[in-house]
Amino acid sequence: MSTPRPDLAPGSGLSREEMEDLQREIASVAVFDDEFAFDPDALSNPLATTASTGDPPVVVGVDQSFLTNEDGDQDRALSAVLAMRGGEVVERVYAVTPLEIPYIPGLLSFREGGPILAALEELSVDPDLLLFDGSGRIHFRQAGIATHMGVVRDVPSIGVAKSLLCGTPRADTDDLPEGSTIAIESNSRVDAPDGTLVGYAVQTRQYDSPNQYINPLYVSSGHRVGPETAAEIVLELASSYKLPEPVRLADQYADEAKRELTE
DNA sequence: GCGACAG
DNA sequence: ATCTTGTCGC
Repeated sequence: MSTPRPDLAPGSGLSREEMEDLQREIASVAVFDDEFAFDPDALSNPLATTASTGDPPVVVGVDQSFLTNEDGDQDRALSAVLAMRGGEVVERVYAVTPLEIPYIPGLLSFREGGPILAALEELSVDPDLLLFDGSGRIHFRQAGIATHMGVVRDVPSIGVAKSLLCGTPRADTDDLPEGSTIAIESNSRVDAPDGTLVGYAVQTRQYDSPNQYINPLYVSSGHRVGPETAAEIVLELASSYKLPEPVRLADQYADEAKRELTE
């Protein structure tokens, strides 16, 4: 049985090497297998129940937008979290915090993790599952933002990225049929034995006939969710649009909240 | 040195 | 991520 690890939260004054060491530690305690009590096939079912509360499980989508300074510099991150239960939005909150470091591939959680944890603190409902815009195990040190946040809070989490950070698809991922998945395995850029299954390319939506293609999503385990289950959950939650509904709506809310503060 | 690089 | 209206195609 695992436990929250606030001691592994992204710090601000860390050197690059210290951040990478922390990621290796996070990966070592992360659980890349199913370890949760709800029914993954009924996340949008109003009648589903969770072992703990008796209500449908709470799925939370997380996304960020950025606020610019009077000089034109991005100086603050706005993290929006949106909670759904039984297919309905039950709560949405956001937090704004100063940006500490620039965007560096592989170190995303040290830029956006602080504001995300702050926003999650504002939530009154208890999340059963966290969905992130970004990678989980598909990461150089197997500790993308979904893994980092999932481990710190000890909540099951999934990474949903729109492009591939590292790893190699086991087959062509062009023009996949809707509902299909292609395994992503580790390559030399991933700190894992070559060929390790780290995630799936997931085609949630696709056009029927024309010469127009939709790219797949790259789904990976964050914490306490296995790769196959993660792919299944994303397919189930993305019945109307490419992105799973909690993430799509959090994305929308992050922009909406930004306008309120800007205009 | 060269290439790769979530948001 | 972000700057952003109209517009091509089903």
